[in-house]
Amino acid sequence: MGNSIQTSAAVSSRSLTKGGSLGNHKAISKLDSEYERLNPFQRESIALFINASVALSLPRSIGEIYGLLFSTEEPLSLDDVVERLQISKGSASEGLRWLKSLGAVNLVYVPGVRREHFTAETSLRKLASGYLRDRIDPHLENGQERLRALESSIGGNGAADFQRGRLGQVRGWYQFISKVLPIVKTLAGKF
Amino acid sequence: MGNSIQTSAAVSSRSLTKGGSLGNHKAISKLDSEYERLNPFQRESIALFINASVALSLPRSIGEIYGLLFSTEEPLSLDDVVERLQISKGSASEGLRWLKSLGAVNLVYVPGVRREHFTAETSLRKLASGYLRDRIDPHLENGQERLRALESSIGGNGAADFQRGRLGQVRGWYQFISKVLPIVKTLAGKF
DNA sequence: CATTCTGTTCATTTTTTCTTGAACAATTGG
DNA sequence: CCAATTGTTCAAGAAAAAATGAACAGAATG
Repeated sequence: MGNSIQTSAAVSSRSLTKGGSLGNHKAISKLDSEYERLNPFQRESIALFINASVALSLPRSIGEIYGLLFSTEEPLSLDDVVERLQISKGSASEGLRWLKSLGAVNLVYVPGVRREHFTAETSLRKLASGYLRDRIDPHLENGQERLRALESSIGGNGAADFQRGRLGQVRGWYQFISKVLPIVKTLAGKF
Repeated sequence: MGNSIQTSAAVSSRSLTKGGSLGNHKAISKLDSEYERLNPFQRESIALFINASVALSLPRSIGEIYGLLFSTEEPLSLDDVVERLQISKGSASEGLRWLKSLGAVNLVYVPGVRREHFTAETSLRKLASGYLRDRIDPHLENGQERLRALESSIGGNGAADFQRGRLGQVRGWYQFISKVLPIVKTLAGKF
């Protein structure tokens, strides 16, 4: 293994054996050149969004890509991402696709340039609603089906009363969620 | 990144290497005996909580254990859990520990019995606040540190204005979270 | 104490998830 | 059309996460 996330200096884990001090620019080895490719703000941003990715149990590459775009003013192309983060084209493509589908990334036309370019979407409302739509709602729908299955599994035995009580509780939880999510979305619109 | 959810019948798919001693069954095939061990309500509950576990990116064994306790009226011991779910003692122990620390499980004294017994805690307030405390708050604290690091990484170059703007956005997001979480906790208390 | 009964720990194995990179498909421009 | 450029897909490999089970430690019992 040897990948670590914890220190704020560790940005791109891959083969950063040690000596990750910020601003050390004597830069001869390839490792150091990877380091030079990004400015301190970008490195910190990437670290921050990797942290967020972990918190949300997303692949770290998602956090890396979003963090890079977030901290970079100019629109970046897929190959820019590949170069600067030193990740594979496949990862970058998948990651960008995921971010696109969520709505966390904006396509930018750069006139006269064929290649697609991206910037980070920073509207909390869009980010939150995209996340909820893609990552939460499917599970909720699935849960509703299971809720029905649960209901019809209640037996005629002596435990039926207990089971009906439990069913009621689960129903309450779903109500709670369907009450809370809209509130979250609304509030997200105000930030 | 493909999400797939198991069918509601698939509760515990592990193959059974050793037969549990449990001599009170008519002992058909091992799979059938596993099936017999749980009533339909329990099986559906477990499926439902496995689904929830996946949604929250928790180990499925957590969902299995909680689902079993949730759907069973009597307090169960660790060995009961091991037997009924056909999981290892290690998993059951770790899973119960996790659920205990979250507050999702209650210790029940059964007088005259040495072994610990557990029931499911079903108060949404307790479940939600335990989850937030154990799984979310640590990341938030970590994020605050990173936020400070981000601030001090802003350079004196031409991008500083852009970077300050971004920093402000991230600050806003944290504000959002610190506003929303208490609301969620409060609402959870009403269900 | 020695013994039994419990629950925990952790090295190992198994399973799942993520990344890679090369082949492929699609699009543009010449 | 053809060649060059760009983006996607997916099998294979690498890494991370989870489950297993035997060894261990602690507590109650006799």
